[in-house]
Amino acid sequence: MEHARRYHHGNLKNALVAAGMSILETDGLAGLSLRAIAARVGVSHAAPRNHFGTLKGLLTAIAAEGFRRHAAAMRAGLPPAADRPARLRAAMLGYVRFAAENPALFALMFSPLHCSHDDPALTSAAAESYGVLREIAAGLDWDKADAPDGAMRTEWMLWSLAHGYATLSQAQLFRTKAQGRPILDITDIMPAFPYRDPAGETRP
Amino acid sequence: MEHARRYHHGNLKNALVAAGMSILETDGLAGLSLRAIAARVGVSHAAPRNHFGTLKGLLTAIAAEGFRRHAAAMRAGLPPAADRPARLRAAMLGYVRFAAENPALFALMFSPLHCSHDDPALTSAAAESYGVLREIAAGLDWDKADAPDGAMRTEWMLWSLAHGYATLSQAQLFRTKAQGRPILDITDIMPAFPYRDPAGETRP
DNA sequence: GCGAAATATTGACGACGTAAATATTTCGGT
DNA sequence: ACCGAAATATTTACGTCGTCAATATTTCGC
Repeated sequence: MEHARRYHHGNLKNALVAAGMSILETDGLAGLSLRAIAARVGVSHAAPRNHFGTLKGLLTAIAAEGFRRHAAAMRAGLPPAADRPARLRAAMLGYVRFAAENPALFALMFSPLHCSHDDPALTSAAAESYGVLREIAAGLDWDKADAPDGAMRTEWMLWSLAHGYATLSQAQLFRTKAQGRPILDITDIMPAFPYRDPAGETRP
Repeated sequence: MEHARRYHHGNLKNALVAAGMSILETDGLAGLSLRAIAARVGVSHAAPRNHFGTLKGLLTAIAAEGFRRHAAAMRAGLPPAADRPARLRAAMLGYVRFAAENPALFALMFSPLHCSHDDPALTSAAAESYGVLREIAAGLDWDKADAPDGAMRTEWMLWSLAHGYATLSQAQLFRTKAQGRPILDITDIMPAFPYRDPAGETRP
């Protein structure tokens, strides 16, 4: 099962996604061309067509893998379920850290120009990522928790806050860093959320 | 001063930006090629080079104009200065509405792939836009207002919330609309902010 | 008016995504 | 064990793209 110099690669689909990830890290989104990805795998520039159709199809697959890693990064390092405020902070930090450490991949994931946001594989991977915040936010008590669609409001508030911060802190449009580090942390702009336990009581 | 069929256009710089805006509305970001923009103005594909250098330079100029319109859209329709909570809601709604009504332009403005985020003209236009929220958020009282960098925390919180919501509600990654309209409004995920007047007292 | 500077055109180049035609390998059925 | 169909990969070609150098035209200071 030598993987060198065979006419049929054997695992080209996964290899192309992996090569794309590698190029994203070194050359950024701009370097992610069909021909460059194929070349890195050592295959002709038309080979990806059989597995992904067009470039957009390949980029969509890369983005889907990105969402899986995003969800995994948020789950990694979560404190025990007992300390729910700490879990929320950790998840939000995980969201932002992933974006900071994988800027090109993060940009790809949310770029409808590069990947198809109606692809089932992509949306389900994204839902996995969204689900992490959703679980952790359950029972969060704040201004709008008792309003209609309270849970959805809470999820959207956190999701928007994390995503907006992650995006804007990458843009160099505003003075966002000092001494190479962000001036503010995501936890610096998170309101203090009390949690409501299943019985309905509120505790600080 | 006929503008037809002259070798020298006379106002090419502005005309190219305007043509780019027009193409953005009809064909989206993908249609924004140097040749397409030049063709719409009726000029050769190499003409923009004298005014903008590269395509990225032209896109940067378009993005800068986008930020100016963004700031203007936020200021338009602001209620009188007396009602500060209403002003905040209106500004946030303006932010989101602009993104919803100009999705391609909004994407361009925040895409470091397409425009140069370190261009002085672009950053100053962006600062104008950021300044609107900054002014309106002044004196806002919330969890972190008394912490170090309290004002900056407040601005970043609002900015992140608006930007995250605007971006995510455009992505079709999640079920974000019903009957063609967003399920939630930006005001549905804004915490209730009391304001603190200059004297330091807090009022609801 | 005249020459320099600004502005616009033409043509060429390499890189790109896509497609059609072709070549090679794999695999199920016998 | 073999044979044809299906899967997989290559080659070649085409049109579009951004950039650049060479050239043409216009504007403007003097």
